[in-house]
Order: sequence, then C-alpha cells, then structure tokens
Amino acid sequence: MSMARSDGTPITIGLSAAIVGLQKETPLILTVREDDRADCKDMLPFGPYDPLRHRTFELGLRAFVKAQAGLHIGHVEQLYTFGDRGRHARPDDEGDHVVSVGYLALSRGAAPDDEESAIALQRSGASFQPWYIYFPWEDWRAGRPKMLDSYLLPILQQWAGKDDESRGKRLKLAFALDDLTWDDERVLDRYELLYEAGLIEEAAADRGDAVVDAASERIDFSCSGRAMRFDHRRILATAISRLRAKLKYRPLVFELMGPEFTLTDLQKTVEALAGRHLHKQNFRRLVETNALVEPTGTTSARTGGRPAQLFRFRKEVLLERAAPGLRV
Amino acid sequence: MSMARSDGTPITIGLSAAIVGLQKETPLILTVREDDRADCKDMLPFGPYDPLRHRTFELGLRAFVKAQAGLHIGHVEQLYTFGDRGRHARPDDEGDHVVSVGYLALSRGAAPDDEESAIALQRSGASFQPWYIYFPWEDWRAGRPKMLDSYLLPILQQWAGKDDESRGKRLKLAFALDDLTWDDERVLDRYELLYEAGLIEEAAADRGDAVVDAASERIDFSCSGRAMRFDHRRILATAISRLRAKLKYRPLVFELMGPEFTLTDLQKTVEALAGRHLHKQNFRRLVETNALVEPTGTTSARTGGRPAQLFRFRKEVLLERAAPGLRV
DNA sequence: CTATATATACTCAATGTGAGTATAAGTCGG
DNA sequence: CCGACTTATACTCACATTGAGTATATATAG
Repeated sequence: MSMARSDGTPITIGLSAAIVGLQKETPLILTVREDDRADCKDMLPFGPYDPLRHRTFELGLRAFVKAQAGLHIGHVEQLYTFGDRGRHARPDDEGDHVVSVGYLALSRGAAPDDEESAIALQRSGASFQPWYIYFPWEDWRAGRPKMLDSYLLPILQQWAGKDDESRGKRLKLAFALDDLTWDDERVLDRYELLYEAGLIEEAAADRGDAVVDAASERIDFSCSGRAMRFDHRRILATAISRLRAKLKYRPLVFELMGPEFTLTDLQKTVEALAGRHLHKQNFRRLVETNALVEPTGTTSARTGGRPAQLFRFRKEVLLERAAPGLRV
Repeated sequence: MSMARSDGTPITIGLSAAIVGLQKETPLILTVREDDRADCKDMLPFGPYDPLRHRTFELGLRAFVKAQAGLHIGHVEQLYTFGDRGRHARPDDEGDHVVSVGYLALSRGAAPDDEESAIALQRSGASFQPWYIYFPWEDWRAGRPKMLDSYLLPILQQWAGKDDESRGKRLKLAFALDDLTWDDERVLDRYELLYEAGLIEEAAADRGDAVVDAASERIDFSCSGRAMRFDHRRILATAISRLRAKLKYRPLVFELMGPEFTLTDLQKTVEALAGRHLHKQNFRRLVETNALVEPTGTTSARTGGRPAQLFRFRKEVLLERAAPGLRV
C-alpha cells in the first residue's frame, strides 16, 4: 500500500468557479458562453491550475478570475472535486481526462460601481445570470413553484414507480412529499433526481444522445431550467446547496451587501439566496439577538412607509460567537 | 475566459483515505508505515487514481482499499482536495506535483471477526492506530487534557503576542479561551494554529529544516502528538472535523456499531468519536425521541449492574426524517 | 440482606422558535 | 390638514428543545 505514479491516463486538473453576485433581489451566477459551437451552452468560468504559478488552488482561482473577468471576489471556499470519467467530454471525444476542483466565491462586482470593472467584465465575455433560470423549482419566494405539481413531480413519481423503494424514498425526502417540509439546502439532491429521471437536458447529452431527439423533446425547458455544458449545472447545484447551508451558521450574506443596509434589505437578500419567504418580525429578532449588526444612527426613507434604520455588519461577531449565522 | 490545457507542470492525482475504525472505546485510523527511510513516518493509505480503471473517485478508492488492505468500507465521502505546492515533497525534492483528493471512510474491519480479513490486513503492512495519538488535545473524555494548560496554550499565547489581533482571536475561538465552550468540531482550526505556531513537527519539515534541530527540540511530542508524513495529519484533522460535525445530523455512528448494542455502547462510541463526555439521561432521550433505534427485545448483562436492553439501528429513519443524527 | 453498580424514568428551569397582534412613523391623494 | 395606505418596529404567547438534576428499577458481589 504505497504510492505509485499515475502513468496510465493523461489527466488535466482545472478549477471551476461558481461566482455568486446579487442585483436587487436576484441572485446571480457568473457564466461564460461558448459561441463557437452550434449547440451553444452556458458554462462556469474554468481554467487550468498551474502549481508553479500559484502556490495554492485558492490563489490560482483569485488570479484567474481577476485577470479574466476583472472581478474581485471576497469569500472563497472549496466545494467539491469532480472527477467522474466522461464528465468533461462526450463519450466519443478524445483527449485528457479533466478533473475539476469546484469553488464557491462571492462577489459584490455583479453591479459594478466603477466604469473600469464594468468594462472589464463586458470585455471578458462573461456575464452574470440569474441563478434560478437554471433551477426554477428552487425559488419559492412567490409560493410553491407551479411546475412542480404541473410537470416535474408527475414525471418523477412515474419514474420512481410503485415497486422501487429507494427512488420513492429519495423523492419523498428531496421534494418534501407527504407531510415533510421543503428543505432549501437539498438543491443537489433534487438536481440529481431530476437528472436520473431524464428531466435534465444534460442527462441526454451525457448518454451520448443526439442533441435533438425523443428524450429531449420530452423536456419542457421552461420547467426544467436552462442547461449548461458538461457537469457545470451540477457544480452550480452544489454551490447553491453549500451557500444556503452556510448562511445559517456563517455571516456570508454580508459579502453581498453594501456597507449600510436596512434590515429589510438584509432579509430580502437572505430570502433571495434561500429561495423562500421569511417571517419579518422573527428575522429582525434573530439578527438582533445574535448581534450581527449595529445601527449607524441614520435612516433610509426609500420606500414610502416609515423610514428604516440603517445598519452595518458587526465584524466583531466573527471573533465573539462560535457560529454567527442566520438560522432561519 | 476559456479552457486551456495545463501543459506547464506535471501533475499526479491521487486518492488519500482516512479510514476510521473502532475498538472498544478507541477510535482508530488506518495507517501505513514507511520503513525504507531513516525518519520513518506514519502515512494515510494513498494511491493513484486512474479514470480508465474506475469510473469515479469513490469506486477507485473502494477498489484500492479492498485490494491492498482487504478491508471493506461502508460509508465513504469526499473531504477536500489538497493541492498546495510542496505539499507532497520536501522543497528540495524533484518530481511531479501531487494533488490528493482526500476521503473519509468508515469501516467495521478494525476488529476483524474472520481470520481471512485479519490476515489480509496484517499482510498489507497497514495497521489501525488510535487517532488520539496524533491529536492528544482532542480527547476530553477524562476531562480537560493536561497538556493544554501546561504546554500548548502558553506557547500559543506567546506566539499570538499582544499586538496581533487576528492570531489572538483565532486562538480564542479555536481553543475556547475566556468563557467560550470547547467546540469538538474545530479539530482542523486547532491543528492549523499549532502548525503555524511551530508546535507541530511537520511544520519544521515543511520549512525544509533538518529533522533534528532547534525547532524540533522545542517540541514535546508527548504533548503535540505523533507526526505523519507530508500533510497527512492535516488530512486526518479534516476527517475528524467532518466526522464529528456529521455525527450530529447523520446516523454515521451505526456504521461502526455491531448489529445489536446497548444504549451505553452507543453512547460510549459517540463519546469516543466526539472526544467528550455526554449526559447519559439526555443521550437516551435524544436517541429515543429521534427514533433512531428499536429494541430487539433481548437484554445484555455484561456489566454487573441492571441488564441493559439491546437495540438495533432503525434504517427507516433515513427515509423518514430530514436530518437524523445525534445533535449532542 | 446489604452495598454497589448500572439502567431507566421523570421533573424542572431556561432558552429558542413559529406565528400572531399592536403600535409607530412615514408617504400620498384629496 | 386629513384619512388611507405603507413600511418599520415592539411585544406576546404557546410550544418544542435542551441542560441538568432527582428518583427508581434491577442486576451482581459478598
């Protein structure tokens, strides 16, 4: 049981980034478009990792995002390493096996305040897209998404069948059947079930089907979300799962907020990311008892009603409390 | 912002496994000894990943553990991918850059019930070691470990100094200074602080110091734990952190338990893994209200007191509850 | 039978959480 | 200036969860 060299298959190792931004109440994800092919697909930004140029993955990631999209990113964390055979190529393609280390990053640059950044972003060919276009069933802010009952669940139920225990039970947990409550963190579970059930366009591509065929005709894209190349949508699902989970015990929201904000602003942001509606009074209580913010003393009257106090993030909580987050 | 090949540095990708077992009330980790060098160090089992032979990382891992240690592993999950430059070689060494995908696995094979497995394990050169020999400060079952106050904390405090805010605050959170309570999940945080403060033998090696020199003479190994090769102790710290965290919302303990057990057995196992003492009555209440187990109807009188009921794991909870664990 | 050890049952206070009502302080159209 | 409307903020209450303890049951050892 000792080390050996992997001489067999040529391997390329790359970094994939799920870079999250925010505009108003819309969570965004940075994507690049591949326009030199007929079936043009969105992709996450990705590039090779060269250990000689960058000492760590994270430094490499920051450098390549800065260089290529002119974007400064704040919080960065490793998500998962995606290495399944065939994940980065059609079965008939040749070439290296590509292993991708997926990262989640948060950036305030989605709504650039200076010209320079805006132009750099424009030039790069990258653009921020609302993340719910890829996962429309994940946004419950306006109530239970229609396509669940009208489209996705019937097909999923049929796929699960009567006799297969395992599928039915996974379905129950992921999609909150029976009396269970919808768990906003199970984004990846839901994606994987939809993928297995053939409701995700990428599943057909991965099986080597022609792009337009019987399987993909079955899919109603307005219900099953926009496709991405390779397994990038799976990486994005992983990113959203992680972000939603981590919001609850780390003050990550503030990476997407300006320096001053009202409690309603803060709540709307959390709601946008979590994809669900929160009880206003309890949200306020939570933020206050956890001492996550402090009043600036000024107020904001943007909204026609009673002016709201402005707050700023209390960075000290990071050093005081063990798990400062918004467990809602 | 498009894909490019990493032609620069030759990269080898490998799998590292933190394989956890249990004997009585001692958590174990599978290690291999490197005996062809003078400064013989423990290592985690690791090997190359060949995507042509195995479709996924996980299948590759299971195969190589089965083949080389004759060990069957149950639960497997990806931990983290370790890719820092220099992580797998002394600064002066030549050779590929090695990226390791770290995995956590649980196995009942630490106390093999059949001859065959025991022999296979013996042959492989691998052996299960108590994990607290690598992290003696993590075992609080017999109270607060002595070396914290007598050795580690004084040096850490000195290292943090007076003026450096950041170090002092990290120290406070990781080691529960002031009124904070010890967080059993911050194993990695603590390891990293000790590493930075020069209290971990590997830190000296990574700086390229000779093996026996001033820095390592300062270290009292009975207090700072046994060293491992490369960054394997960091990987192990990551594994313990993850396992301790996950115990609280997934029924992982049962992967290490036999088919029948008393509630005290179960509690002792959780205590061994979490490294701390639990309130007996409340533990029982927790297990019962969460319906994690069901009585077998039989009792066990091994212990001289009132005989205890025997229980088995209720696999159905996996399908009923969203987060079935033992949040203690 | 008694001391001792372990297992199991029950109590109680403190805290956290979901959901609601009540009140405050602005805007806007007349 | 008024009343309708909008948004912000304060307070209440029932209920579940949790930490910590006391009380009781059932075995073994001598």
